[in-house]
Amino acid sequence: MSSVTSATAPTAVPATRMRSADRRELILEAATGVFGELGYGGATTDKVAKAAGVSQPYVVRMFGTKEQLFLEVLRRATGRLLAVFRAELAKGPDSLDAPLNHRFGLAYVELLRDRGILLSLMHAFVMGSDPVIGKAARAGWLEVYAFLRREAGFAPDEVNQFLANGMLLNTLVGLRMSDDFETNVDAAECMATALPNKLEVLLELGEATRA
Amino acid sequence: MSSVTSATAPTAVPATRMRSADRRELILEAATGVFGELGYGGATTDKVAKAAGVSQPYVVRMFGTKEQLFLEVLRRATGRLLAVFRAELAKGPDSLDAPLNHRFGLAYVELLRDRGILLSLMHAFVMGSDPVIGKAARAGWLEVYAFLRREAGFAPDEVNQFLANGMLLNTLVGLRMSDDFETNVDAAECMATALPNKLEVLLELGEATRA
DNA sequence: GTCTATAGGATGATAGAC
DNA sequence: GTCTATCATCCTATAGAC
Repeated sequence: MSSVTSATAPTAVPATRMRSADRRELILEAATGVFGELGYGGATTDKVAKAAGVSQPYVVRMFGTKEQLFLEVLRRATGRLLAVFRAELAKGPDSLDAPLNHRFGLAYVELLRDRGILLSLMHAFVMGSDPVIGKAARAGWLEVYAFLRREAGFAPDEVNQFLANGMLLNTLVGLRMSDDFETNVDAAECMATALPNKLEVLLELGEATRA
Repeated sequence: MSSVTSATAPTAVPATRMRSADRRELILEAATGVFGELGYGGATTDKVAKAAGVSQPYVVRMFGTKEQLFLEVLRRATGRLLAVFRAELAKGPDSLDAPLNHRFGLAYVELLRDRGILLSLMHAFVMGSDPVIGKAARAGWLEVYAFLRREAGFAPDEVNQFLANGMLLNTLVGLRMSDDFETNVDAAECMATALPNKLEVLLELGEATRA
């Protein structure tokens, strides 16, 4: 959420009066961080507002309700995820020395830099029983599934393997397991096994958080 | 949460006056369902109380704070999980025709009958940044990890594989993906792939919920 | 486009009766 | 051991000024 404070306006507009689309993105970014950290129930529109540097009623005014704000965050997160995968796919097809699932895995870990995105997704993924959010969460999941299956051409087993690994990574990030990395052998082994040659990125994230 | 209503007192004690330990377990069971469904932030002590059939102040009185109640739920859930694994382990060692990880997988899916347990765990797993709950969640995770690694004798890769699959299962359950099972080919394929020969159990769960 | 003020409704926790 | 009554806080959402 540190990335939110004192944001420079994308256009030459006075700080207090910004183009709607820009403020919108600014608030969505802040909301992603807040929802990711506190979950839907724990987050408040006021915390989002403070993180974005605007007033609480303005957040509500712009998105209607807290629920709709979360739905936007969810859509944006899914979009980002798919965009990263599509960008990777555009770099070239599957190959033996650089298999797609491995490339996607690295891209996925890169996405963890904005921890809020994947954590917001995770929170949504455990809310299946909510009639509105649950429905949207399933739709998002299936969108990713369809992409991997057809656009990327994964076989069912490959998708399954890939998603399982992804959920484990998300969980490790959600747990802030890197906090125990130096003090617990199991924590270290657990992370090292789950993140072969991607560990640096995650540890770096941990450092950034502590700083 | 249907299992909570009109619970028979384990001992011959008038319904309004129960032994403390029994009420405690009753409330913990109810709380597990509520926290699992709504998350920590979304759950309220009042909803827990209503699900357990007691008054809201009584819940607070018995557990001190909402946070401590959740910590108890978390401990209980971890305990249940480990108990199920230990019971399976006690049935015999690893063997070629019935490998331990497969037996554990089935036991895990059985545990999903009490969906609240794994969903409460999942909610805790995404709260790593909370100083109190996050710490407890990591401890629980590492307890399971240590069990698999040493008591069950899994290699690091095996643990990793097993946990990844477990997290995928939890996510599918959290999403209530079975709700889309009949109407979406991808949802069906996704679940069928993640749950080879365990699908019936999950669908049964879905039915039970809808009924 | 953005804010201040505030209504209206939960929610966590305490006090104290039975 | 369990409840009723209640306080103080917090939270979403609205109204309306600038």
